[in-house]
Amino acid sequence: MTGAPPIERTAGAPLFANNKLSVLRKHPYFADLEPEAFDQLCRYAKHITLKRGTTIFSKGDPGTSLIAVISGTVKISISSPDGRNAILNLIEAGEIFGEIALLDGLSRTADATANTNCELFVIDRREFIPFVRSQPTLAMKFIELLCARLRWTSDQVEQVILQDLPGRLASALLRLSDKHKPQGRTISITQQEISEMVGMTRESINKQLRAWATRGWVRLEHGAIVVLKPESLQELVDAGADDGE
Amino acid sequence: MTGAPPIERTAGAPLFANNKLSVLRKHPYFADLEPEAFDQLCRYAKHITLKRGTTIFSKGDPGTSLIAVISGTVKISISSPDGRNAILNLIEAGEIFGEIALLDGLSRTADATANTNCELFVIDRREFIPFVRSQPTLAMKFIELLCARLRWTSDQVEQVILQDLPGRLASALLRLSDKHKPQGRTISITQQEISEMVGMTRESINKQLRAWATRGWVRLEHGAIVVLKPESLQELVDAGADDGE
DNA sequence: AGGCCGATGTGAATGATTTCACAGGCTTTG
DNA sequence: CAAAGCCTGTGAAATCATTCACATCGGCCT
Repeated sequence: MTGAPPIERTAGAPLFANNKLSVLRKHPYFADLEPEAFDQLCRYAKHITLKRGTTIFSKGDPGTSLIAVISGTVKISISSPDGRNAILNLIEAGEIFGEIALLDGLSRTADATANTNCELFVIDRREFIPFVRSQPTLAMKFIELLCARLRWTSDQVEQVILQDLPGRLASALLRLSDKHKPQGRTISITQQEISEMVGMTRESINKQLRAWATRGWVRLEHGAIVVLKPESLQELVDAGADDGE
Repeated sequence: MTGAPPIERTAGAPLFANNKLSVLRKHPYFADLEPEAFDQLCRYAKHITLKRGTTIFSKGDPGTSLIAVISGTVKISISSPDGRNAILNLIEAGEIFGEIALLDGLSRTADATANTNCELFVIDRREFIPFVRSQPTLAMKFIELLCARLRWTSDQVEQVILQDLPGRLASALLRLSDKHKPQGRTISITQQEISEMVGMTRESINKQLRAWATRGWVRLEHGAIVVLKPESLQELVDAGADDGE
């Protein structure tokens, strides 16, 4: 953890009773874990809150913790020496991140910053690993989590290498609207952020979005994008390079 | 498995005695596994040999097996509808692949084809998962493997999004020469293959390599590349966009 | 040896994205 | 409410990589 001032802290005793934890409990990764195991897990946790923009950790830091998001969203990104930077993932309430460094004990592979004000639970590595070893169910859960991450990341590689701008943008929108399904088809994200997820400039993204907006495929709002015709976007992705004209 | 004719097969009895397996035994993933666990693992395996070019599985296939390479190399790749294709990884003797679909039971995320004539061990999912559950050491091994894959893949995303052609090529060369360290600094790979790993055209790759060759940073051979000045390439990667002129 | 085929090497033209330079528009905050 | 700051929208010029069209080279097979 770098430059992450713990503002609030709940140590020790009645963690498992904390209703904040219900957000986690509901999440697929923890849902079918035995209650005792879950409680045990919470004993290793400390609770912190962060203001938007705070750095949680940086690429290369020794990674000794797993972090669960209780509220807010966390941005996982990387940046190059010449100022460009790329968003790898946005972690939302109920999800966890930082598991790679926790599990293999090596350094962090990316930067994490609070993208909004956040409440987090931080679980330390020290006693965690032996615990995972002793809980086959938990270990299998982590295996599933890692597999899911790998699928997400491979997908990203695939999109970035194989697709052109329209294709990449389309599949990014589809993936995001998929993730936010419960909120309808509105994706709360700035064009700047999307551009960094897709690896193209904001200007290019804007022009493409605008073109789709005139065609009625999407609606642009301030700080949000509404996907109106996912089918059309999907076609674009499937068809390969082709603007859909 | 699609279109993978099992030419040879060793079922049942004396697998653990098979000296073919020593290739696997030596590999980090299996090295410190208890001998009994390793033998057990081998009982689930069948042995096959394939000719160069054979498809092992395709993206989207139901994935029910983990595959270990005894000899030869396997290409993990994806392709887009319009004919472009990208190489995600080259799996060599002693390594394993296909673990994602094995572990989460979902479909394959990429295509696998025999890049040379190959001998493989195929381990089926059916009885494998309960086995992993019962072997915490093995589970932890898989967690480590998945973490390593995730680091590799994230790295790829990072390179592709943040670096320009020279930077991407340089880091690909460094990663490859790292992997092949024992063989010296010679990387056996065609320029076509590298271009597909990096996501740029063969021509562009060729021109860049040639430029570096005149500077003495690399030497080009037929079907191989020798890295002469890894430091210079590394600088290029660290410095961000800049041809190193 | 002759012939093929896959791997390399190159230049010129084309095309897609980025850069750069602004102009409004919303929102937040003192 | 006014200013500041992030978000959005847009055009023209510049840049980088692709495409296309060949020529060469090296091995391998017969």
